[in-house]
Amino acid sequence: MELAQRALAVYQRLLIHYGHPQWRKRLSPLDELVSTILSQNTNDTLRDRAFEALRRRFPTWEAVRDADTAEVIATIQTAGLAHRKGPRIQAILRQITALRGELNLDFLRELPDEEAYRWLTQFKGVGPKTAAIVLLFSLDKPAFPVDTHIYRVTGRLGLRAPQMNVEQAHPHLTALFPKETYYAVHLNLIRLGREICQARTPRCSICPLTDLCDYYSKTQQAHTS
DNA sequence: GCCCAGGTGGGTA
DNA sequence: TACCCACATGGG
Repeated sequence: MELAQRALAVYQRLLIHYGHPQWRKRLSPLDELVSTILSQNTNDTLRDRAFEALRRRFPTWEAVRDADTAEVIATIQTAGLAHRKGPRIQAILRQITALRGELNLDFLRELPDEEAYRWLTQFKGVGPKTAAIVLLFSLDKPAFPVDTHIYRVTGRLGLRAPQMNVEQAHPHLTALFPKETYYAVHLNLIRLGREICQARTPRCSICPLTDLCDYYSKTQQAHTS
């Protein structure tokens, strides 16, 4: 099967199995950026806990920017990696202020997609995944965030070459899926990765996509024996 | 107590 | 430039 056809088949089969994902609660681009940085290398529960703690402790992003760094770190501690995330968030808030004169990222909506992506990834702590999340979920821009679930699952489904690394997978998958499918594919692939296609405990017996899965076909003997 | 989740950037070959 | 690893927490 041609790659683009395969991608479309995955999209459609996920829709049949999971349906159209609910739209996530919309955040402002700046809220989404901070929230996504907090989410790096942790789960949604811990991210939300840290984000709410930050909002409770500081009335505005200006207050976070100007706060004592130790206090910011202590506030977001539950998210993990707080000694990195805290200073990086503050540095980003300071840089945005310096570049824009205010703490507001709504202007990114008016930039060409590529330019908005480059603008976000100029900051230390904002990689391809974080930038793509802000673009897709807050700015309605066509970006395809590749997290470890998506990286793993797309490998197994033969949607990318096995040796392709995450940096390469990002533009590859972005080009592979039609823009209008990004939102649903992203959320449904993550759901598949979380619920079924785990790295160490693949539950292939209940996976709805085993007929498209390279991993399954390679290990079928092990699965059926 | 141990295993696991899960992005980014800096260091090293 | 391509890999390897530090970074830290909390839930099961």
